[in-house]
Amino acid sequence: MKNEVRQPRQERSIEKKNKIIEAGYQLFSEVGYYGTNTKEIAKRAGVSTGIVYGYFQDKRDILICVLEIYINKAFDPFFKIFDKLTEPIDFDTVIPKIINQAISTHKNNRKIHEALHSLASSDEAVSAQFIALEDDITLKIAEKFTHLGVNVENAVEKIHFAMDIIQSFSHEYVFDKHEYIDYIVMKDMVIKIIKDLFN
Amino acid sequence: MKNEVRQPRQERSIEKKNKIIEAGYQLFSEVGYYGTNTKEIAKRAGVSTGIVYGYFQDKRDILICVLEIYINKAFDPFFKIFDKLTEPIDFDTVIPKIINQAISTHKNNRKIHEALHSLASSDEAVSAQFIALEDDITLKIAEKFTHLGVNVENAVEKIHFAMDIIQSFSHEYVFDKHEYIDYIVMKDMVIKIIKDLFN
Amino acid sequence: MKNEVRQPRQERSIEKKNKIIEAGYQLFSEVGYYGTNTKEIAKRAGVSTGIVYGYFQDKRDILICVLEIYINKAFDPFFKIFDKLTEPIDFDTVIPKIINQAISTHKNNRKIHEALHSLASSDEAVSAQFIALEDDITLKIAEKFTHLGVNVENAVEKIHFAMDIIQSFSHEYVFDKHEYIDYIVMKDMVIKIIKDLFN
Amino acid sequence: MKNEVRQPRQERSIEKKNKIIEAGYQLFSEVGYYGTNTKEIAKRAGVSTGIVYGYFQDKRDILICVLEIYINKAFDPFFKIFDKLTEPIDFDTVIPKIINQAISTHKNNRKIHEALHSLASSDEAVSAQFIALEDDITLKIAEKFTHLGVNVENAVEKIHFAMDIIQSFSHEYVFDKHEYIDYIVMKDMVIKIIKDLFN
DNA sequence: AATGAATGAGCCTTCATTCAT
DNA sequence: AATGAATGAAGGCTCATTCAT
Repeated sequence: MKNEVRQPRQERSIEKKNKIIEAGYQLFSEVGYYGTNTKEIAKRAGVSTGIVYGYFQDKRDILICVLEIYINKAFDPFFKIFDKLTEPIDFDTVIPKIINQAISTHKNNRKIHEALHSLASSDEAVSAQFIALEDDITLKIAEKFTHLGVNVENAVEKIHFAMDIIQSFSHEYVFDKHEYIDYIVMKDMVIKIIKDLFN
Repeated sequence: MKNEVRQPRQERSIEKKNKIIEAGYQLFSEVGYYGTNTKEIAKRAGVSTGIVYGYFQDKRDILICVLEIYINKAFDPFFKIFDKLTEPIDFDTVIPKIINQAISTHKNNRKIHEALHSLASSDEAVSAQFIALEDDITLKIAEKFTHLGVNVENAVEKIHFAMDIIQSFSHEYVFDKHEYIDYIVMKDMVIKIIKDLFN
Repeated sequence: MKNEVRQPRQERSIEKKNKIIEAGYQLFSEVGYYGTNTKEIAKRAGVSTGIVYGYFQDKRDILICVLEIYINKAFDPFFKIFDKLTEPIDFDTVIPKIINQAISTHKNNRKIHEALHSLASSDEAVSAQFIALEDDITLKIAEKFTHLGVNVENAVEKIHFAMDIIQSFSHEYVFDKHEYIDYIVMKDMVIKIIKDLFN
Repeated sequence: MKNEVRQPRQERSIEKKNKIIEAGYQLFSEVGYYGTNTKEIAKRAGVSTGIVYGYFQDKRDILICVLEIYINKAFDPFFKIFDKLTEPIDFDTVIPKIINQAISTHKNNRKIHEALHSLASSDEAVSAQFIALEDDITLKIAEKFTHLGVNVENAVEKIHFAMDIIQSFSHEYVFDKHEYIDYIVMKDMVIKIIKDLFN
């Protein structure tokens, strides 16, 4: 008899569930998934150990929820930018804007991003969510392009690729590991390449 | 009185150490670091649990060795390509070559690559090795450029960035997750961008 | 993030903690500290292995608690005797009384006494407790003397020495190993010597 | 088929056996019996792990030998003193001499003494050796008394008791734990008591 | 709905002892 | 006689999950 997980409807319950997610978010960020134990999550959430299993199937289930929250929180700014796009798209303005947003998102979510990504490899559901996110972004922009009458050959590939580059660069930029790199120069490089892609 | 780890000199011992590394390699690939236990490693290596600790300080130490072996094995083809470069560099040929190599490397090391990367976030030593590898590659190519009289502005940034792009693309290509993407087109895009970078 | 040890307040919890201590007491007595394993302690206490670590930091922590209980239990009769002392102290009565108590204490705590003492040499905290106990006894009696107006030169040294002798003798008496010794005679010897000490 | 332990006859073998005993002696002194492992003993003795089991049945067997050596080494000075006793016994001189010897023996063998004693409780053979030693000493002195025509009532008890006191005192004196005790005073006390015993 | 005590399988590691050479 | 690699049982401890209240 599989334990069914409570679907909290009352406000207080939802609040409690969110507290657990928040605690999970913090701890996964701080010490990773395997460095976190449920007792600690409960403690930080200010709830009992037992009740955690009232709201979540198991520890991994918390992770999945954290991931969802994280994705919403982290990628909302991008969707906001996309939504505001109007014809004609001013690539000179919007590309740096996106890159800057990507950098600050990376900065703000540095640890949790790593923790989640590190699980993507071993956990199908986690990686699926990341993939779905990429799909979402790519297709949303492509749609926008169509809608705004922007006509680019191989639009989907270009959009997706641009996204990859930005991600890759932001990651580097934030973790800033290589001292022999001038990241200002690199950033300009990224901007130029993406602009060229859409002209 | 820290237990010293045997430094195997005799062939049979080295062989046994390699067997353990190989077993670790396989298991880490299959079920990840945290999904693997030492008893299983020993079993698959065909040795006793105890002797594992004769060759390695602890479980993590096995990981570090697996990582080293992996890096050598996986990146050797690239260094071979770089070594063979002669003046004048024929970018039209060499870039596709490198990309193809990157793709096949990703294919061959798919699982372990992910397992190791997933630890990079939580383990300083692991991430340090990856960083060192990137440094190594970037600087080796930069050197080569100087040596061959190739004169590119911001060479280091470009090389590093090219590497990032290739990595990012190969990852996508192999995991091949997005059905709406035409990866042939995308590949040509990558090639073109990198070529433009160095002209 | 050190695991905190539960501070049991509820009766049932305290009972359980005591059961573990009792089990530890028994096992340490029977097979010594190193001959005892935590699983066995749990089993004898009728609890799970895990919960032992809910009440105690580690195996050694159980020992420390056992020691404390033991000390209280074993030495309480002596403190009772000291408390009842009134002026003028009737050494003829009280000294045999103390010696008899020492003998019966040794008898009752024979094995655990040895087990604990055997750890005193390797464990600072254990030996510290024994030392503190001796201090406590010596000083308490000295105080009593002052309070009762007993005037003895070098009181502290004499008290302490008397304690040593009694301990030494009781140990012998109980373990009763030497057949060529007439312990009745020896006991009278001890009594006489101590009496002489305080006259 | 019980492994028979080699009875080394050749000098080199005896030497090697002694080296192992010496190494055991040192390590048991430093970190106790349970803190010592056979590999370390072998290493410090400069021999292989395996050969230890050529000379000794098991780890405990090493302990027994160490104990024997220790006893011989530590108690020889006392036997020398006893042997030199001539009629009439000058108690005023010999008692302080013995006490001083006891103190210095305690000082020199401090750690190993504790390590060995700590095992006496859990190991029959070890405790038997200590008992035998006490028997030996007591009876030897008693014999000497008879031989020298010293006539003391309850000689055996007195001798044994004197030995106990001296042991107890020396132990205290060396470990010197209680700051409120004047050990010079205490020492004189011990001397006086023992002298009185034999007059 | 909530608590937190309790469970017990499982993990990493050690080490006395054996064995192939 | 000697080596030291190898064995594998056993131990201390953790932690996801369950359960009595």
